[in-house]
Amino acid sequence: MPKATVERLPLYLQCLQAMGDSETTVSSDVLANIAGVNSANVRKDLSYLGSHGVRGVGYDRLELCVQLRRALGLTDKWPVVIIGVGNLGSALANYQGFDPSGFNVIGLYDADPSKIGDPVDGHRIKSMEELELDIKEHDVQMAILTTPAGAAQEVADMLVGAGILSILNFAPALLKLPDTVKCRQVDLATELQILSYYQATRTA
Amino acid sequence: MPKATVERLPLYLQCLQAMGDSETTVSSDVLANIAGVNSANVRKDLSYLGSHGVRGVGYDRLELCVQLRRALGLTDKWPVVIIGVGNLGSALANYQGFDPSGFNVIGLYDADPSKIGDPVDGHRIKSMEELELDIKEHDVQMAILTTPAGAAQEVADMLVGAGILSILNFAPALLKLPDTVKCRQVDLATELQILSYYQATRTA
DNA sequence: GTGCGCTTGTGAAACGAATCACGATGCCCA
DNA sequence: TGGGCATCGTGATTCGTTTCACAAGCGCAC
Ligand SMILES: NC(=O)c1ccc[n+]([C@@H]2O[C@H](COP(=O)([O-])OP(=O)(O)OC[C@H]3O[C@@H](n4cnc5c(N)ncnc54)[C@H](O)[C@@H]3O)[C@@H](O)[C@H]2O)c1
Ligand SMILES: NC(=O)c1ccc[n+]([C@@H]2O[C@H](COP(=O)([O-])OP(=O)(O)OC[C@H]3O[C@@H](n4cnc5c(N)ncnc54)[C@H](O)[C@@H]3O)[C@@H](O)[C@H]2O)c1
Repeated sequence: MPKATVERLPLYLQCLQAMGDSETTVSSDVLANIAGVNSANVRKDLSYLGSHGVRGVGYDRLELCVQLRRALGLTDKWPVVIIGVGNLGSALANYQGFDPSGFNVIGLYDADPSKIGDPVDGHRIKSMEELELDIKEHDVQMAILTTPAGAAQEVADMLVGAGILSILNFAPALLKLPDTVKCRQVDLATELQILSYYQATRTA
Repeated sequence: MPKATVERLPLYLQCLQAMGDSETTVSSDVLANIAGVNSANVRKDLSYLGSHGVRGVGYDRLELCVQLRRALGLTDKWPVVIIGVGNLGSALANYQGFDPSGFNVIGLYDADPSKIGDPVDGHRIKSMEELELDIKEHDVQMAILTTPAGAAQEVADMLVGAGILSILNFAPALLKLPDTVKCRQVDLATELQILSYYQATRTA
């Protein structure tokens, strides 16, 4: 499946979930308008799911949700760990959107001894030693990294060693990882700077 | 300048800043390796800056930083506002990475009357009425949106009315905006779901 | 100075993705 | 039962981006 398609599937899922239960069926045209893409693009994307739209009618909304979830590997909840429980890490820990999206935060970890044991959203912050054990015990494959940039590589190496295969990295640091490990970077500064470019060229 | 290039410029800037002051010059090859892209791609990107690499030597690191900053419109600090000071909004407010990246948080705003006046990182949370005034007074063009998804559209409309032209939206909601307004979406669930796809197809 | 090695800048080619355009097909209603 | 309408699925096309490949240029060493 093309990379570009994969990156749109969550968008479609979000759109379908956001529209009321009133609609039992959606056309590619309607979905395209909501999602802000071209309708032929939607149809081509959905065709990769081996989906079964009905000509003249559209797609069955609920069935499509199921297919999207299956394609995205969201049939079971993925256990995830959060490393670095500072400002951002605690915000994520408190976030209520994980479960409905298909994820389950099983633990929060920090290197700062003074934080260990502190309660955050029903969890207690654990040590980095426990992290390694928990990953192996629960067969965790996904990690969210919210340590300072300086510690990110070191922590990432440890995560990879422990068996993590997917990392969502919020630290503004480029991780060197084996290519068996998939990483996505979320960078606030980058996003703002891109906006800044368009803002600046607009007035120029 | 191609969209794809614009989205890489902040990356180059980050790489150049991260490498020590020891290197006075960088070749496209070195930068490409650090940034994880093809070196021809780097050269083509930088050529849009009207840049002046020196054949046989490379690019002057500091000069290149200056050029990147200028291209991105980062010569002055942009004033930005944060709307919705909950878990995520407060984390962002406490973030120390804005200033070095070229941005200046001038105010935090929330609709919840019980929060107004609360101190967060040297600011006091202000009301939505003040938001509109502040935007006009300080000629603010960029806003960070961290309200619940349900309130996002309504708040966005208000921001647009007040003169905001760029929105960084953390709420999992697709905003309908006039095409004079640029928006970038940061969606945690989407990112995790993309990782989930690759995780799932790996084992399948 | 002359030559050699390194690195840029860029046309050309390859690739991937978005869009177009339309035949095929199922549904609904007369 | 058949005709019209809406919509899908998809080949063909266009577009944007990445990569290749190499001539041109600069600096340094001798
Ligand atoms: N706060 C934000 O809004 C924001 C926004 C964008 C990016 N970021 C990035 O996210 C990361 C976290 O930001 P923050 O504001 O939460 O910082 P923070 O300093 O509040 O939190 C970092 C946490 O990581 C822990 N830590 C440090 N070294 C560690 C290690 N080796 N192993 C495990 N834990 C370790 C610290 O004890 C601390 O609790 C930073 O890289 C920052 O640049 C933050
Ligand atoms: N917390 C996270 O880690 C996280 C991660 C990803 C996405 N998000 C998204 O970011 C947004 C904020 O998340 P959060 O966890 O901080 O939520 P939160 O409930 O803690 O904070 C939301 C804040 O917005 C304020 N608010 C509500 N309606 C408003 C309005 N009309 N105008 C102005 N302010 C208003 C609330 O008073 C509250 O302070 C949500 O959309 C959430 O889905 C959060």
